[in-house]
Amino acid sequence: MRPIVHPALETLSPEAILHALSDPERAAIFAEIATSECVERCSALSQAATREIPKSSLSQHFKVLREAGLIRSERVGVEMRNYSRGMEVNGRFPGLIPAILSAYGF
Amino acid sequence: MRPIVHPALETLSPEAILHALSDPERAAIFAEIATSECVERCSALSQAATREIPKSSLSQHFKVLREAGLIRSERVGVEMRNYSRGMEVNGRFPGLIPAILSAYGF
DNA sequence: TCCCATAGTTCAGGAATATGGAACTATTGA
DNA sequence: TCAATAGTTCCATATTCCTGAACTATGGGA
Repeated sequence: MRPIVHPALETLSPEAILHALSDPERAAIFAEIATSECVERCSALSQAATREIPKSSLSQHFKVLREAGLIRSERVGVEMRNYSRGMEVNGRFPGLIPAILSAYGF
Repeated sequence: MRPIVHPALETLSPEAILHALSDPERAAIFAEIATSECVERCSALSQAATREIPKSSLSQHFKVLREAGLIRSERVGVEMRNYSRGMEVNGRFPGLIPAILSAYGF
Protein backbone atom coordinates (compact mmCIF):
# COMPACT_ATOMS: atom_id res chain seq x y z
CA MET A 1 0.00 0.00 0.00
CA ARG A 2 1.60 3.16 -1.19
CA PRO A 3 1.94 5.98 1.31
CA ILE A 4 -0.64 8.76 1.38
CA VAL A 5 0.59 11.90 -0.33
CA HIS A 6 -0.76 15.40 0.19
CA PRO A 7 0.10 18.05 -2.37
CA ALA A 8 1.72 21.24 -1.13
CA LEU A 9 -0.51 24.30 -1.09
CA GLU A 10 1.56 26.00 -3.79
CA THR A 11 1.05 23.16 -6.20
CA LEU A 12 -2.75 23.13 -6.04
CA SER A 13 -4.56 23.94 -9.25
CA PRO A 14 -8.01 25.42 -9.77
CA GLU A 15 -8.80 22.79 -12.40
CA ALA A 16 -8.16 19.92 -10.01
CA ILE A 17 -10.32 21.55 -7.35
CA LEU A 18 -13.16 22.29 -9.76
CA HIS A 19 -12.95 18.82 -11.19
CA ALA A 20 -13.03 17.26 -7.73
CA LEU A 21 -16.06 19.29 -6.71
CA SER A 22 -17.89 18.97 -10.04
CA ASP A 23 -19.07 15.59 -8.84
CA PRO A 24 -22.06 16.10 -6.52
CA GLU A 25 -21.16 13.01 -4.51
CA ARG A 26 -17.67 14.27 -3.86
CA ALA A 27 -18.96 17.75 -3.16
CA ALA A 28 -21.31 16.28 -0.56
CA ILE A 29 -18.51 14.29 1.04
CA PHE A 30 -16.29 17.34 1.16
CA ALA A 31 -19.07 19.50 2.55
CA GLU A 32 -19.61 16.99 5.32
CA ILE A 33 -15.93 17.06 6.20
CA ALA A 34 -15.61 20.81 5.81
CA THR A 35 -18.65 21.77 7.84
CA SER A 36 -18.14 19.40 10.74
CA GLU A 37 -16.41 21.32 13.49
CA CYS A 38 -15.03 18.30 15.25
CA VAL A 39 -11.58 16.89 14.90
CA GLU A 40 -12.31 13.46 16.27
CA ARG A 41 -15.03 12.05 14.14
CA CYS A 42 -14.40 13.81 10.86
CA SER A 43 -15.97 11.58 8.27
CA ALA A 44 -14.20 8.31 7.99
CA LEU A 45 -14.99 6.46 4.83
CA SER A 46 -17.33 4.22 6.78
CA GLN A 47 -19.45 7.20 7.75
CA ALA A 48 -19.74 8.42 4.22
CA ALA A 49 -20.65 4.86 3.34
CA THR A 50 -24.10 5.42 4.78
CA ARG A 51 -24.80 6.57 1.24
CA GLU A 52 -25.11 3.73 -1.20
CA ILE A 53 -21.74 4.04 -2.87
CA PRO A 54 -19.47 1.05 -3.29
CA LYS A 55 -16.46 1.35 -1.05
CA SER A 56 -14.03 1.17 -3.94
CA SER A 57 -15.75 4.19 -5.43
CA LEU A 58 -15.67 6.00 -2.11
CA SER A 59 -12.00 5.27 -1.82
CA GLN A 60 -11.48 6.83 -5.24
CA HIS A 61 -13.56 9.86 -4.30
CA PHE A 62 -11.43 10.46 -1.22
CA LYS A 63 -8.33 10.06 -3.33
CA VAL A 64 -9.52 12.68 -5.82
CA LEU A 65 -10.37 15.10 -3.00
CA ARG A 66 -7.00 14.45 -1.39
CA GLU A 67 -5.04 14.93 -4.59
CA ALA A 68 -6.90 18.12 -5.33
CA GLY A 69 -5.66 19.33 -1.94
CA LEU A 70 -9.11 19.64 -0.43
CA ILE A 71 -8.68 17.14 2.37
CA ARG A 72 -5.93 15.67 4.46
CA SER A 73 -6.23 12.00 5.36
CA GLU A 74 -4.50 10.16 8.13
CA ARG A 75 -4.74 6.67 9.36
CA VAL A 76 -5.81 6.21 12.95
CA GLY A 77 -5.65 2.58 13.83
CA VAL A 78 -7.76 0.67 11.42
CA GLU A 79 -9.60 3.64 10.07
CA MET A 80 -8.96 6.80 8.10
CA ARG A 81 -9.58 10.30 9.39
CA ASN A 82 -10.23 13.00 6.87
CA TYR A 83 -9.80 16.66 7.60
CA SER A 84 -10.67 19.67 5.52
CA ARG A 85 -7.88 21.77 4.09
CA GLY A 86 -10.46 24.41 3.29
CA MET A 87 -8.79 27.12 5.36
CA GLU A 88 -5.44 26.65 3.65
CA VAL A 89 -7.04 26.49 0.23
CA ASN A 90 -8.96 29.63 1.01
CA GLY A 91 -5.69 31.43 1.54
CA ARG A 92 -4.58 30.50 -1.91
CA PHE A 93 -7.90 30.80 -3.78
CA PRO A 94 -9.92 33.27 -1.74
CA GLY A 95 -13.64 32.70 -1.73
CA LEU A 96 -13.55 29.71 -4.01
CA ILE A 97 -14.51 26.97 -1.58
CA PRO A 98 -17.24 28.98 0.19
CA ALA A 99 -18.77 29.99 -3.14
CA ILE A 100 -18.86 26.41 -4.35
CA LEU A 101 -20.32 25.01 -1.15
CA SER A 102 -22.90 27.76 -1.12
CA ALA A 103 -23.80 27.12 -4.77
CA TYR A 104 -24.50 23.52 -3.87
CA GLY A 105 -26.60 24.67 -0.95
CA PHE A 106 -24.28 23.32 1.73
CA MET B 1 -28.31 21.81 -37.81
CA ARG B 2 -30.24 21.74 -34.60
CA PRO B 3 -31.27 25.05 -33.06
CA ILE B 4 -29.13 26.54 -30.28
CA VAL B 5 -30.65 26.04 -26.85
CA HIS B 6 -29.90 28.05 -23.75
CA PRO B 7 -30.90 26.63 -20.38
CA ALA B 8 -33.06 28.76 -18.10
CA LEU B 9 -31.32 30.31 -15.14
CA GLU B 10 -33.34 28.24 -12.70
CA THR B 11 -32.21 25.00 -14.24
CA LEU B 12 -28.48 25.67 -13.98
CA SER B 13 -26.53 23.33 -11.76
CA PRO B 14 -23.29 23.93 -9.88
CA GLU B 15 -21.90 20.62 -11.12
CA ALA B 16 -22.32 21.57 -14.78
CA ILE B 17 -20.68 24.93 -14.17
CA LEU B 18 -17.77 23.44 -12.25
CA HIS B 19 -17.35 20.76 -14.85
CA ALA B 20 -17.36 23.28 -17.66
CA LEU B 21 -14.76 25.45 -15.95
CA SER B 22 -12.61 22.56 -14.71
CA ASP B 23 -11.08 22.48 -18.17
CA PRO B 24 -8.41 25.19 -18.37
CA GLU B 25 -9.02 25.68 -22.08
CA ARG B 26 -12.72 26.29 -21.52
CA ALA B 27 -12.00 28.47 -18.52
CA ALA B 28 -9.70 30.60 -20.67
CA ILE B 29 -12.32 30.88 -23.39
CA PHE B 30 -14.98 31.86 -20.88
CA ALA B 31 -12.66 34.35 -19.19
CA GLU B 32 -12.02 35.98 -22.54
CA ILE B 33 -15.73 36.31 -23.19
CA ALA B 34 -16.56 37.36 -19.64
CA THR B 35 -13.87 39.99 -19.29
CA SER B 36 -14.27 41.63 -22.67
CA GLU B 37 -16.45 44.68 -22.22
CA CYS B 38 -17.52 44.92 -25.78
CA VAL B 39 -20.70 43.61 -27.24
CA GLU B 40 -19.67 43.64 -30.84
CA ARG B 41 -16.61 41.49 -31.04
CA CYS B 42 -17.21 39.09 -28.19
CA SER B 43 -15.10 36.11 -29.02
CA ALA B 44 -16.28 34.32 -32.04
CA LEU B 45 -14.94 30.83 -32.41
CA SER B 46 -12.47 32.07 -34.97
CA GLN B 47 -10.93 34.43 -32.46
CA ALA B 48 -10.50 31.72 -29.87
CA ALA B 49 -8.99 29.67 -32.64
CA THR B 50 -5.82 31.71 -32.38
CA ARG B 51 -4.99 28.99 -29.87
CA GLU B 52 -4.07 25.74 -31.48
CA ILE B 53 -7.27 23.86 -30.87
CA PRO B 54 -9.05 22.02 -33.66
CA LYS B 55 -12.27 23.73 -34.54
CA SER B 56 -14.37 20.68 -33.79
CA SER B 57 -13.00 20.70 -30.27
CA LEU B 58 -13.63 24.41 -29.96
CA SER B 59 -17.17 23.90 -31.08
CA GLN B 60 -17.59 21.28 -28.36
CA HIS B 61 -16.10 23.61 -25.75
CA PHE B 62 -18.55 26.35 -26.66
CA LYS B 63 -21.35 23.84 -26.46
CA VAL B 64 -20.33 22.75 -22.96
CA LEU B 65 -20.11 26.38 -21.80
CA ARG B 66 -23.47 27.13 -23.37
CA GLU B 67 -25.19 24.12 -21.84
CA ALA B 68 -23.75 24.95 -18.43
CA GLY B 69 -25.46 28.33 -18.82
CA LEU B 70 -22.23 30.31 -18.84
CA ILE B 71 -22.55 31.82 -22.27
CA ARG B 72 -25.23 32.78 -24.74
CA SER B 73 -24.48 32.23 -28.40
CA GLU B 74 -26.15 33.79 -31.35
CA ARG B 75 -25.51 33.63 -34.98
CA VAL B 76 -24.72 36.88 -36.74
CA GLY B 77 -24.41 36.30 -40.39
CA VAL B 78 -21.85 33.65 -41.00
CA GLU B 79 -20.36 33.80 -37.56
CA MET B 80 -21.26 33.11 -33.97
CA ARG B 81 -21.27 35.72 -31.23
CA ASN B 82 -20.80 34.54 -27.69
CA TYR B 83 -21.84 36.58 -24.69
CA SER B 84 -21.23 35.94 -21.04
CA ARG B 85 -24.16 35.06 -18.81
CA GLY B 86 -21.92 35.73 -15.83
CA MET B 87 -24.16 38.44 -14.38
CA GLU B 88 -27.22 36.23 -14.44
CA VAL B 89 -25.32 33.29 -13.05
CA ASN B 90 -23.96 35.49 -10.31
CA GLY B 91 -27.49 36.21 -9.20
CA ARG B 92 -28.09 32.56 -8.76
CA PHE B 93 -24.73 31.44 -7.42
CA PRO B 94 -23.27 34.55 -5.80
CA GLY B 95 -19.52 34.87 -5.96
CA LEU B 96 -18.99 31.61 -7.77
CA ILE B 97 -17.86 32.89 -11.16
CA PRO B 98 -15.62 35.67 -9.80
CA ALA B 99 -13.94 33.27 -7.39
CA ILE B 100 -13.26 30.77 -10.15
CA LEU B 101 -11.90 33.35 -12.58
CA SER B 102 -9.75 34.83 -9.86
CA ALA B 103 -8.43 31.38 -8.88
CA TYR B 104 -7.31 30.88 -12.45
CA GLY B 105 -5.69 34.27 -12.38
CA PHE B 106 -7.99 35.85 -14.93
C1' DT C 1 1.66 -15.79 18.23
C1' DC C 2 -1.89 -16.75 15.08
C1' DC C 3 -6.25 -15.78 13.49
C1' DC C 4 -10.22 -13.06 12.68
C1' DA C 5 -12.76 -8.79 11.94
C1' DT C 6 -12.76 -4.25 10.33
C1' DA C 7 -11.42 -0.51 7.18
C1' DG C 8 -9.59 0.78 3.19
C1' DT C 9 -6.78 0.19 -1.29
C1' DT C 10 -5.62 -1.67 -5.66
C1' DC C 11 -6.58 -4.08 -9.87
C1' DA C 12 -8.98 -5.09 -14.01
C1' DG C 13 -12.66 -4.83 -17.25
C1' DG C 14 -16.49 -2.65 -19.07
C1' DA C 15 -19.10 1.78 -19.48
C1' DA C 16 -19.09 6.46 -20.26
C1' DT C 17 -16.73 10.78 -22.03
C1' DA C 18 -13.57 13.38 -24.51
C1' DT C 19 -10.77 14.38 -28.69
C1' DG C 20 -10.19 15.61 -33.37
C1' DG C 21 -10.10 14.68 -38.57
C1' DA C 22 -13.28 14.57 -42.27
C1' DA C 23 -17.55 15.47 -44.16
C1' DC C 24 -21.47 18.32 -43.87
C1' DT C 25 -24.48 22.68 -43.19
C1' DA C 26 -25.46 27.52 -43.10
C1' DT C 27 -24.77 32.19 -44.58
C1' DT C 28 -22.87 35.92 -47.35
C1' DG C 29 -21.03 38.09 -51.33
C1' DA C 30 -19.63 38.11 -56.11
C1' DT D 1 -25.38 29.78 -58.87
C1' DC D 2 -20.87 29.31 -57.02
C1' DA D 3 -17.09 29.99 -53.90
C1' DA D 4 -15.51 31.34 -49.42
C1' DT D 5 -16.05 31.52 -44.57
C1' DA D 6 -17.66 29.87 -40.04
C1' DG D 7 -19.24 26.43 -37.43
C1' DT D 8 -21.48 21.74 -36.53
C1' DT D 9 -21.96 16.86 -36.67
C1' DC D 10 -20.24 12.23 -37.23
C1' DC D 11 -17.48 8.64 -35.95
C1' DA D 12 -13.39 6.15 -34.65
C1' DT D 13 -9.91 6.35 -31.23
C1' DA D 14 -8.23 7.62 -26.72
C1' DT D 15 -8.92 8.65 -22.07
C1' DT D 16 -11.27 8.62 -17.85
C1' DC D 17 -14.62 6.75 -14.62
C1' DC D 18 -16.98 3.03 -12.08
C1' DT D 19 -17.13 -0.94 -9.30
C1' DG D 20 -16.76 -6.04 -8.00
C1' DA D 21 -13.22 -8.91 -6.47
C1' DA D 22 -8.93 -9.65 -4.51
C1' DC D 23 -5.59 -7.73 -1.60
C1' DT D 24 -3.30 -5.02 2.43
C1' DA D 25 -3.04 -2.97 6.93
C1' DT D 26 -4.17 -2.63 11.75
C1' DG D 27 -6.03 -4.05 16.24
C1' DG D 28 -8.09 -7.32 19.37
C1' DG D 29 -8.71 -11.54 21.28
C1' DA D 30 -7.72 -16.72 22.31
